[in-house]
Amino acid sequence: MPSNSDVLFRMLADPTRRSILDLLAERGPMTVGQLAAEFPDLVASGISKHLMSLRAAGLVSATRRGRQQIYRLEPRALAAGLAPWIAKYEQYWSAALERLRDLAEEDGAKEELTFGKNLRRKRLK
Amino acid sequence: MPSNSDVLFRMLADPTRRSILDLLAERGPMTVGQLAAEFPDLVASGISKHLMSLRAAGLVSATRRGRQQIYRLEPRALAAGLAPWIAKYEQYWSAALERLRDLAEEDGAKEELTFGKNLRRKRLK
DNA sequence: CCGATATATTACCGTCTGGTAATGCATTAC
DNA sequence: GTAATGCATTACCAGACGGTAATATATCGG
Repeated sequence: MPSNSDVLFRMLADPTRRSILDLLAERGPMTVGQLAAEFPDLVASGISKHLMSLRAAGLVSATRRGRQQIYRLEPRALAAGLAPWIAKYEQYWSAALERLRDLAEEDGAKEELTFGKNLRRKRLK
Repeated sequence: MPSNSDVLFRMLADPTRRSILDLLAERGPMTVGQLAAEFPDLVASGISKHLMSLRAAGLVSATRRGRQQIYRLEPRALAAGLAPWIAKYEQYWSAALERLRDLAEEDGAKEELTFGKNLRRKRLK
């Protein structure tokens, strides 16, 4: 019986699927065709399969419009699945997040760091 | 050419490897035998192989003492590898982390939440 | 030195996985 | 209606992966 975390991490294991999630996060909902266009090396049907498994994992959801299928990120699933794990390693993230904060402050941003609210990421490419 | 993130996420994809990291994080450095004892269903040599790949990925390091090999978590690698990715989804983590904060406050802990510093995890199993 | 212990290494195997190609099925355009 | 489009589904394949078993190597206890 694969646990909740298991499917989540297995989804994130594939770079193509991570890229798909990235695209949906950056650009908002996209059709299969739009997404497939971002992966010239892959066949469209492959992207469709990835989207199906992501949908099965609850990380994305889809709504039809005509013959297009519009996929969107399901952020709550991502956060809900990873947050406990992230919290477990809380003490170790702090160092890395401090460095992010420092980078932000070098840019003149003076906000107090509360992760998820004021954290700015700049010059991190 | 597998990117840095690729190896990291592939390491995290396997539940046994995640458990190993968890154990090292909770209990500190452990020998192969101690770790293997935590996985009754697996053969010790399998654990050794996992540790070798984790070591190759830089997530753990090892020092010999006699015939024992003591493995310890290499938290900087974990944090350095994941922090950029986590930051990318920053806005989505916030909601989940707020809920963690709420749980902590229900327990009477009044600390201000600054991720990585005061965040307490309780009753999260 | 000898046997036992601790880990690493190698060989090998079934299974899972990511990928393509081909086909099917709606839906839109003409 | 017919053709074309957009996506899903199926079948199939090569390679990677997790695991075991067997063997090797080094270290410790006596």
